[in-house]
Amino acid sequence: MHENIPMRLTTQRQIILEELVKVTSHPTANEVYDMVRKRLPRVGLGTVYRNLELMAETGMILKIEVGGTQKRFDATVHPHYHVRCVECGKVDDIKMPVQEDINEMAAQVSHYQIHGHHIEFTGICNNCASQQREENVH
Amino acid sequence: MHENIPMRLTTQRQIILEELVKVTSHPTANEVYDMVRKRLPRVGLGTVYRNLELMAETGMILKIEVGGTQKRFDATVHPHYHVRCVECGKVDDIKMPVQEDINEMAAQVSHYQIHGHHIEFTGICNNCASQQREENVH
DNA sequence: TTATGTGCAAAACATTTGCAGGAGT
DNA sequence: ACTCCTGCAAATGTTTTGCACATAA
Repeated sequence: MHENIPMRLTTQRQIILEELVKVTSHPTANEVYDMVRKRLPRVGLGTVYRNLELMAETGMILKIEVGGTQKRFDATVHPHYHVRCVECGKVDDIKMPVQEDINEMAAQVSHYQIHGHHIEFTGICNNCASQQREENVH
Repeated sequence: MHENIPMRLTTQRQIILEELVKVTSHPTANEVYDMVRKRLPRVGLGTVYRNLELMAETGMILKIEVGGTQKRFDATVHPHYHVRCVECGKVDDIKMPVQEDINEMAAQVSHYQIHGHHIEFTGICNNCASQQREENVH
């Protein structure tokens, strides 16, 4: 599908990947930019966007396109699912077995070549749940 | 949770809903705007955004937050899944049974109050698949 | 050396918002 | 009448892009 264009190992790319591996959150491009900037103050936001996109294409990292306004990135590349807090937007991993069989089901009922799937759960995280409890105690 | 603020039945809202019911595609806000504008040329884009958001909150329509850059809207409100073509961005329904049980599984392995889930399949649609076949015949 | 990558800034998109005037109940 | 809603335009937020210079291979 894609030609194998060699990807140069630049300082920027190394640091972007290193910073992404460090965290278990699922940072947005802008959050990655902030992390990288602490070590490489003159890095450009465009560079971060370009490289996150590139690394996602080659499969080095995962691009998570879920609800909310921004895309998020994840150094954990093996297939897994996510929960998003509808209050604060935080995204966490859901450690449950990947439903291997549903791709076939989808292929049978659609006219698509199915590549894969992603499940996004929505709910309220611990933090936001306890804040709401406080608010209810007027 | 939400107060029951009565929602006025304005011409704009009627037409937005009518246009959305007409189509089986999953139009973006801008596409809805174009549809509505043919009948109501002076409608504002902000009005369309505001009302789609509002109608999604009250459950009249469904807001689909999937991959791609824009949110999409759907007059079919009962729970169902979607496929998105990674080439052209088209979104279609997947008519397969909703996995009722996985919310509980997710609740058990996370610290979230799980509200629901959505499955997005990715793949290549009919159109894009045949175009690719043509391109390979140099 | 030379194609690829970077920083910077501007452009392109997508969405939200403030406000004065308009319309539904 | 009295809110709530709308059109308009400006503001905001996110992502992409053009270009001259820098750098990895």
